[in-house]
Amino acid sequence: MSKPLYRQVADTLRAEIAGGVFGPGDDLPSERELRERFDASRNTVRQGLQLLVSEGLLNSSQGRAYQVRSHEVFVLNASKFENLQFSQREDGDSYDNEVLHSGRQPHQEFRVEMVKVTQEIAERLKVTPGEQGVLRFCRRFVDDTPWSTQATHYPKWLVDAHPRLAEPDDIEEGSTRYLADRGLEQIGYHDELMTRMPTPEEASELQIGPGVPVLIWIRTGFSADKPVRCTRTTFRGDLNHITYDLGDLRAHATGGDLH
Amino acid sequence: MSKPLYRQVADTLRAEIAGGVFGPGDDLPSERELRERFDASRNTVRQGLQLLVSEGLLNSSQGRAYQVRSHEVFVLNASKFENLQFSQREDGDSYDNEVLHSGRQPHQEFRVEMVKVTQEIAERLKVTPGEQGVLRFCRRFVDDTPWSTQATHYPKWLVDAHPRLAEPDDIEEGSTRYLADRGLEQIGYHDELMTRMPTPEEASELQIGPGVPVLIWIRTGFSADKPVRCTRTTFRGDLNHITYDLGDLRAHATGGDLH
DNA sequence: CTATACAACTTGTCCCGACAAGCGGGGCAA
DNA sequence: TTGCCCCGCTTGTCGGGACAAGTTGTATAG
Repeated sequence: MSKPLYRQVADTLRAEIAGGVFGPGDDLPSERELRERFDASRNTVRQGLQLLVSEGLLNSSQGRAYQVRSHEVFVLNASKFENLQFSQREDGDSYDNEVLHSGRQPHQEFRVEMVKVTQEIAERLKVTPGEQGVLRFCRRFVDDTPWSTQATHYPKWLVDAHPRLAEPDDIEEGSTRYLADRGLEQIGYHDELMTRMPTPEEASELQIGPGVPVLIWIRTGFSADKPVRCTRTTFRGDLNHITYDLGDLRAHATGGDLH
Repeated sequence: MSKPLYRQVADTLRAEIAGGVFGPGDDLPSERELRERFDASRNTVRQGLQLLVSEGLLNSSQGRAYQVRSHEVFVLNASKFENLQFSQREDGDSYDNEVLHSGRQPHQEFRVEMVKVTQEIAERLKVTPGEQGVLRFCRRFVDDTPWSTQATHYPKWLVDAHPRLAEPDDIEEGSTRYLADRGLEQIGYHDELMTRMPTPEEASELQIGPGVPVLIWIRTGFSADKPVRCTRTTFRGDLNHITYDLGDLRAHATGGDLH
């Protein structure tokens, strides 16, 4: 009734990581050394290490020792929705600003396409699946490591009325303000949050290995009478938290990011 | 420059699952059959299957064939915070009601303890770490499968004033209302959302295997001048989504769960 | 001093074998 | 009919070996 050997290896190393024997960024002993220490075959040691990798505790890559992962988390406050297009250059506490404040270097890839909207998007925008729509896509980096991807879809009727949405340039004042200035204010949002392991495509886009889930945030923006956009953001789950402030919190300084 | 064999196995099977060759709940061919099909050793086939397990696509257990996982998702609307203690028997669209509406059978384990509050909780309740506090713990099931665990912490000063919080009984009217009736209305919430792979403890509490992340929801409730409780809910990420409605959505029927 | 090449490490991939442990069906016995 | 055991299937665990491929430091050649 004793635990499997590979599990003992994993449990021991996990405890040592938690106990600080190996800190974030440290190298673990090599497979050969662990093999001698636990008197196990290489396969068994690897099985134990693989378990820790899939728990998100370790990184591994060919030629280099196993490394203890270090988490550095950015917090996105989703209820400050005035400056939702958080990549823009406006002031206020946007996402970029938080990044810059920590001394890191953010940048982004940007792309605009005409696409047929998927089922997922169509039912949120209340249009028929397969209809044309505009996709404004953005992949964000911090110090050259991918952080999140964001895909905003606009329905065809909206793009026809406001064609600048389909142009491949970044919109200076932010697309939310662009629309608001033209009489299409978003008065409410419906947010959905979910998590799962990344698909292989997501894993390569965000450069995440096994053991790191993605956090998906789908925001549908509504005007007075209908949905006007749907933004789907895919975060690396190990690098991002999301917060909401509800009700009356004026009296409290909720600031001070944890961790 | 060809892909590793185990990866070809995984990619092929993943595509077949996505294409509907194997539907949710279906058994995959056995390792022996896959070994013949791909002309690979058992270890290689297992490595490919293991990858799909860690992506959350497959279940495996000793003695039974690999099974395609089926997702059935419950949605929790976190901005309807009047009936936050969503396990209570009140009417309105509580969590239980959604479960019951789908014809499933929910139940829960309940427990009350005096504990020393952890660092994590203490900084949210603005008390000193290690101070005594009351923990009201709840683990929820649907049809006997664990769904989530919830730990609500109350600071000592609050429990001293309202001792029923420390009693091991379920509070009939819900603890939120109990406090509100006694003049301690919660006027705002600060929510934090994050995801990661489960610790071994969480994995066993929620009966989740590799490839399923947890979704963690930490809600700090505020009275007019200070935090009064901190609730940390750990969801199985494959079974739960969280939604928020922000702004003015009266005109829109956001109902109709997706999926 | 610099650049290249090599050597000695690391992990990745793949094969083989063996036995343990769990599940389910068929057949036998009560 | 009902209950039990056994057999044949499944996956889980553990060992061995071999070579490929990536990384890093050192020694050498220019």
